[in-house]
Amino acid sequence: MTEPGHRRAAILHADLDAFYASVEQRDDPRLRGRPVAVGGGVILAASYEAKRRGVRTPMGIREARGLCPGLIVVRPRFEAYVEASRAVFDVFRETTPQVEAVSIDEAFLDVAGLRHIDVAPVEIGARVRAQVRDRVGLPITVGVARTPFLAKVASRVAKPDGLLLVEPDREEAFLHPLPVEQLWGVGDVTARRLRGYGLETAGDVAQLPASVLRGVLGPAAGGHLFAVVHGLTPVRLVTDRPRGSVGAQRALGPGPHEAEHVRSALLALVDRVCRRLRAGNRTARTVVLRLRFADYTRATRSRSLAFATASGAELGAAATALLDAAAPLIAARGLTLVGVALSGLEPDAVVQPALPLDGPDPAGLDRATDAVAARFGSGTVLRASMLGRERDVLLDHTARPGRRPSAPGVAASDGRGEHAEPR
DNA sequence: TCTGGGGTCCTAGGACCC
DNA sequence: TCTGGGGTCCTAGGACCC
Repeated sequence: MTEPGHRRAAILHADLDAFYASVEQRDDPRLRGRPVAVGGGVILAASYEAKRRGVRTPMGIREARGLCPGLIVVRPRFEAYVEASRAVFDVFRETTPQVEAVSIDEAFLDVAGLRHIDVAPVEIGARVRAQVRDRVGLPITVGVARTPFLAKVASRVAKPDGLLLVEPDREEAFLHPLPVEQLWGVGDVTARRLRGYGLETAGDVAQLPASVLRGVLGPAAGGHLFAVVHGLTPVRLVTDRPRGSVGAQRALGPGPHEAEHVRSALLALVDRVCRRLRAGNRTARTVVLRLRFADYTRATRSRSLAFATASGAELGAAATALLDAAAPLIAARGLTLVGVALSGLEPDAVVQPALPLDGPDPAGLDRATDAVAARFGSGTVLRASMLGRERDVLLDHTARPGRRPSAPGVAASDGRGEHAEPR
């Protein structure tokens, strides 16, 4: 049973053009029509006037000026970009409830459900462009196709300020002439590898069996590229993907840097990330230390905690311990960037500290639960487990009188809960 | 190419478990 | 005695995206 919609081009990929630079040109008329770059140390975004002269991101500003004399470089104003993004996403969500955000300046829209209003998806794409231009004052390109991947490639080809429909029966004709690096997911390394085999275009790649591609690029990347060149990528959007990690990093400039300075920079980053964690009602279980060195090599060090937490003290201690352990590496290569990422994110209802009890008696359990309630609030649900002679035994779920989950179904423990450790 | 800051996903080896 | 097999977690690195 095939539904007509399955062969219909009803996915839009909407992508703001030169986003940061366009916001600057919108807000300062003197910048319009002129080559503009947004950046601090490096170029974060370049207007099309600048792109035409070869300015790219992330290029150093000196190099960019060399390519484009008269380049106007302005400092980023992130609040303005967040605000503009919010207004653009309002337009998206008024168009369809099926919106998958890709980044601050692009999203997929599934308009298949809007068939009954009898407007072609490409018309809806044109409306989105007009509304973003009229209401937010920014140029945006829209690709329309049967799958998100094809819509994404379509908008790439249509940029800037364009609209491109890829009809389902024209997919191969559209895709196969494209150079491999135009395909979303094919970066420098993969493109070079493919060209090493004489594969220049998507059509060249489509000549190969899946097994060969998997052998060359690995099972996942090879399988993905095979799907890509044969139009077999997923049709549906993923509209509610939870965040997998949060992080922050800071370039330190050329060194050497004092250990104490690096340490406090790291703790400041941890503090910032923990604040975001708590603002999102999340906790993290894995701390990743990111380092970059004077020779631009990189290293990561990570540690998983026994329990997820949003405590800056606990995560900061783990991060600095990783930093201490990496001291020889830092001494050898010279540190130029330090960062931290937190992963293993969980809803913060699943906060799981280990509290030792005085003994396996109810009074000890009461004291422990009171301590947890004092720290995490009276809405906390507790789970107690005890160490038996040979293994952990889950003894009891304890929901104390008057204590209710703040959000039923969310405030649940997952089995690694309170450990009541008898002496 | 003298390089920012925020992410995602995959790979691969070793530990550990049944 | 030429050593099964599958699953999950942890750690480190790498490719890629905007």
